[in-house]
Amino acid sequence: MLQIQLIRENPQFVIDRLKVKHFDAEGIISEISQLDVDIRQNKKSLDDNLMEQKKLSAEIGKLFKEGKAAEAADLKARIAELKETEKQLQAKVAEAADKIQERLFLMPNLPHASVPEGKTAADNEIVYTEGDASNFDYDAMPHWDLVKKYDIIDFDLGCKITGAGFPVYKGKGARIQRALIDFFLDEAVQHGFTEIQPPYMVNEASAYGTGQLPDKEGQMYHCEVDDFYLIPTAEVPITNIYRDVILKESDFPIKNCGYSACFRREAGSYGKDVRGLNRLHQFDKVEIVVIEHPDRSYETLEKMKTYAMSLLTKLGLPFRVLRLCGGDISFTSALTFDLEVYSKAQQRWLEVSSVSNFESFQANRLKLRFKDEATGKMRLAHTLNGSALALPRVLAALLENNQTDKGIIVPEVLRKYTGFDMID
RNA sequence: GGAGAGAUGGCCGAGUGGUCGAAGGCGCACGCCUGGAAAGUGUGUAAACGCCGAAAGCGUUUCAAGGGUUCGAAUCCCUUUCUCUCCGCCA
Repeated sequence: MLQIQLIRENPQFVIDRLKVKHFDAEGIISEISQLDVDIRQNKKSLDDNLMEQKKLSAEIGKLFKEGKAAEAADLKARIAELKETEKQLQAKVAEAADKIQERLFLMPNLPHASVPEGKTAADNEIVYTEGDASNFDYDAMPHWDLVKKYDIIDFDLGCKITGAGFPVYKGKGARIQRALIDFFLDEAVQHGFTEIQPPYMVNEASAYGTGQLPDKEGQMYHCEVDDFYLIPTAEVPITNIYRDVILKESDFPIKNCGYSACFRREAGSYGKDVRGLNRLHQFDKVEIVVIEHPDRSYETLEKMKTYAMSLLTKLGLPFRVLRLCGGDISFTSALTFDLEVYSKAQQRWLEVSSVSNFESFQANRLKLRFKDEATGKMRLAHTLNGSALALPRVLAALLENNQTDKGIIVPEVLRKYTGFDMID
């Protein structure tokens, strides 16, 4: 959520920046400005009204003590009048505040200056490419066939037990999955991240805190009896650790990581993109979440991106890094880098990580602040997060790219976790 | 799920209708004391919003949340949430 002060002080800047995200803010901002003026006027009147009431009350108190109860009657009558006006003012203020809130929720985060212009994924800027992204010169098998051949992931069985998008990992499939989780977590811990095991369900307040609610309600599984939501990413519980928290400057940076299963309804998605492991309702991911001082958040974003890249390098997978354009970047993000691995059998790039700086957008909703030592004032912290990494597509690329006549070669770095070097 | 107790500032803890934003303590910050430290001592110690160019200052709100009684509520009533204890169930 954007800060109202920013809109109040520099509306044109907000309008201009949001054009990059193809969001026309002009109308909404003029509404907010008008409501903002209203609310302040009414607030002032309300405050004055309340002050008057308090004064009169104090006088009544005095009179009662002096035993002059009769004289208090006049004052009571005046208070009754004030209360009438108060009611009206309260209603006006509350209504304006609600409307402002509604509108602020509709406004996306401002994109960083480096976000390229563009409308679709095709306009994303490729900032880095690594590894051999050429295709096999023979008929390579896509992973959905490979997993059947080696009997390591069973999609049909998942359908039987639950439904589409809930695969069952078996034998070496389950083991390599666990190996990837361990590898990602160990690497993160070595890089100074604190490992967190978060709850997989969150309450409504947490879902609001990180912005899943109110706008993305349909994307989460909702447990209605208890009003809990299954997390779509570990970002939600891990970031919400810091909801309503006031930090000291010396606390920065706060670096957490965590593995979780992730649950996404992905309502309305269909077609070839979702085949096999490409898109699931339940999948595994290791997430990194950083809370940082506003002055250093972009340095930190760079480090997080580099860190995520190092994982793909170690796994020996060809990949590229994209700087997302204004049209493709998420609602909440100011700057996002996507990491995509190349899947040689599918002959396409698959997104395995998204590393973003949300600046103060999430922190504003979370009320995550710190005391600025120089000024003594409260400021919003910056939040960042990234996948490091999401497993299914990494596994898909790994299976496809490492296939040989004799089996699938397990990357060197995973062997100490799997205990085998070949899936055959 | 049943029965009971409770929720106060960074923490502990007092406060059952009238200058209570809230005693006292701890912690923290700054000063004095000291060669330095400890001890001692003094002062200060929340946030949101608004008025003001800024600061100072002032005003309003906030004692789990929401509603009610009252001229006036941390204090009384109702609802909700959460925590604790005992019982039941249970990996």
